[in-house]
Amino acid sequence: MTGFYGQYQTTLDDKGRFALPAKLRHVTSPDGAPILDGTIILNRGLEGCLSIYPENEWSAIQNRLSSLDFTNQDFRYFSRRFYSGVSPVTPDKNGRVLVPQHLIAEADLKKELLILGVNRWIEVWNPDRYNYYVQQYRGTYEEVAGRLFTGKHDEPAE
Amino acid sequence: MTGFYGQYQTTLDDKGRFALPAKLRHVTSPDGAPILDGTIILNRGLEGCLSIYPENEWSAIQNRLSSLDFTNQDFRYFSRRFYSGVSPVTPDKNGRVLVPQHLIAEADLKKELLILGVNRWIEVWNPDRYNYYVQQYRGTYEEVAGRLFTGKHDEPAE
DNA sequence: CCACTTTCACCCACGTCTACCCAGAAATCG
DNA sequence: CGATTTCTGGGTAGACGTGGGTGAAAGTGG
Repeated sequence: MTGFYGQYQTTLDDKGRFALPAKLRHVTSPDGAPILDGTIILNRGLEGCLSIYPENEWSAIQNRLSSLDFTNQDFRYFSRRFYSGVSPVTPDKNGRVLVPQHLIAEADLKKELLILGVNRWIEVWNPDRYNYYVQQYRGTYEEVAGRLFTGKHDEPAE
Repeated sequence: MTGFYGQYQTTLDDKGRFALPAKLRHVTSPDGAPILDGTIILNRGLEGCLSIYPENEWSAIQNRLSSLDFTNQDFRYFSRRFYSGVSPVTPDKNGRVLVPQHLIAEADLKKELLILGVNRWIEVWNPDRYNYYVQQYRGTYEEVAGRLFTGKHDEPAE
């Protein structure tokens, strides 16, 4: 069983670092090697969070993007926003990573952080922002599950 | 005959642990091996309970999810809520599992717990919440049975 | 091109928490 | 009624999270 799971709270210190929860650091790929060893990719995420990908997942996303067409203006917009947020980081001896100041600002991170394991990647949230996201989302957890699994998914909200 | 059945009450101790009832621990797959041996998957369930899957059942769910795509906003919402609730646990020597604090809070678990065997999985409820769920559900047990087996099921409540 | 300032990577140290283990109490079964 | 299993409480060693200090490197201004 592999992938990132669970929900953790931790703190951002004065230097802009936070500790990746040990449970996430110890997640291994099927062959038993720790996934988060070495360099990982920190990036601006969707809905106002930060996302963290292991390096191989990052390559997969990059491949997907590179197949798109630069004459498309949505592609250019997305690329600008996407790549400019990228920050490769290596955890220190205590498993902490340093978050660039502009990402702290964009994700509105304060001292208290909420870390989510979301299978292939990890997300970092301002807890208030996450609660608001959950609370205002169209439909409850049960309803969304229903939409997803009955195939009636992803109509625009309005 | 295999699968999880029955209803049990147990207690959550000060450390956030509870004992899986022995009757459930001893349920075996058709080949005679105990299903709950080793790692089991504790997760946020629907309608405000916690759910417990054996590992193979969990893989089946994950496979179903993996066909979906992160560009779908319902998928992102569901993934966040779903995976963040997951906690793989291994029962200790005495058959107890530790419940993460945020799941205790979300399921509103107090000292008294209600454990339900629901065939492929197990559920953990705050007894009051379960009683309320049963009592407020649209239609009685008999009516729901009728709807289900005549095919007129899952219309919205109103 | 040099000197000063700031930033960051690396390391150490300490308080807290938790995974693991042991043991006694209660319940169940023959 | 005795033996065995199940349940519950608690102690302890080691892991984990957090704060901070220091030297090297990068950035800035003269």
